[in-house]
Amino acid sequence: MTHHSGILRAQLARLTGCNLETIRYYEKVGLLPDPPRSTNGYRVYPPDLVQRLQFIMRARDLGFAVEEIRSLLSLTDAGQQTCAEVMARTQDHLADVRRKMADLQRIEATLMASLAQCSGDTAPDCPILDALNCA
Amino acid sequence: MTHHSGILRAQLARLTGCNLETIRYYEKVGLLPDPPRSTNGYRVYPPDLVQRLQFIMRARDLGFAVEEIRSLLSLTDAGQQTCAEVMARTQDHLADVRRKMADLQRIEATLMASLAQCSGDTAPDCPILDALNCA
DNA sequence: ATAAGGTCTGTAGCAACCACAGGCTCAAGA
DNA sequence: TCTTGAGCCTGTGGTTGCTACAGACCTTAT
Repeated sequence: MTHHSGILRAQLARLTGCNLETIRYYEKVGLLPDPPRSTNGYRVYPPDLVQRLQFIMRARDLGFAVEEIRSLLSLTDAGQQTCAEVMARTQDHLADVRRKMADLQRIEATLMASLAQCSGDTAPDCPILDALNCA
Repeated sequence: MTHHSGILRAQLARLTGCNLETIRYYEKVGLLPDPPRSTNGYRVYPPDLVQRLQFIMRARDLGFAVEEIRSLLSLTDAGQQTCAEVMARTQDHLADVRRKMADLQRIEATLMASLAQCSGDTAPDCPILDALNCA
């Protein structure tokens, strides 16, 4: 059966690298549309869903929440989005990423300073332990 | 009642900014010790738990899993490790911090590149969305 | 004909919380 | 003294973003 040039779920998963069950999950939460079914009930996706799923996966990889992605997709789906709206969301997200990076840099400095003070011998007292409590 | 210089759960929450119920959760998963109780059953925390809880919160905010934080805290709690053991685990955590930073830097670069292309006006076409669609 | 593999559904699990319900305790005001 | 309101207790269920079954179909090949 050719499914009229559509692809099945496992094929969509293979083409995108997405987990099989995750596709069903994205359908359930409305990121992917309910696909047409073949006579046996199998999902038959139009091939351009590969693009949409890859968009979703990239956005997730960049740390966008599902709700944020739904918002982005609704803009494109409706064809109503403005560049300013998308920019604002991206800037919010960028600020969050930078705050996390600054925190990590502070922790990195603390861990490095602790290591520099550490004798590395078999003494039971270690300056790292004190530093961790005040990091 | 003075609780013998201890603080109650809501006070600990207020002093740290931690959610009230989250404190109970951290106790359940072993990040915070089972505190002594007053005669009425209320948790009475020694004031130095503020430091410990703040450490936990910072580590969580930086993306450390609860299990990793338990490992960090066990260094201080056990008092049994040698300086060399502490050093080794600290180096592991430092490597983990640097990996997380690298991830965030990659994300930051992608978000910045997207924003740089974005006009920010009311145009219906947005290069950020194009980038996500074609990255 | 039967075995192997694909697909379907619902459900249950995971981390790391957050938010109740229903009940007890306690301090202060009328 | 009674009452009211706040605070604390426990257990349980919801959330997000998946992932992994179980059990029942369907399809294909041998």
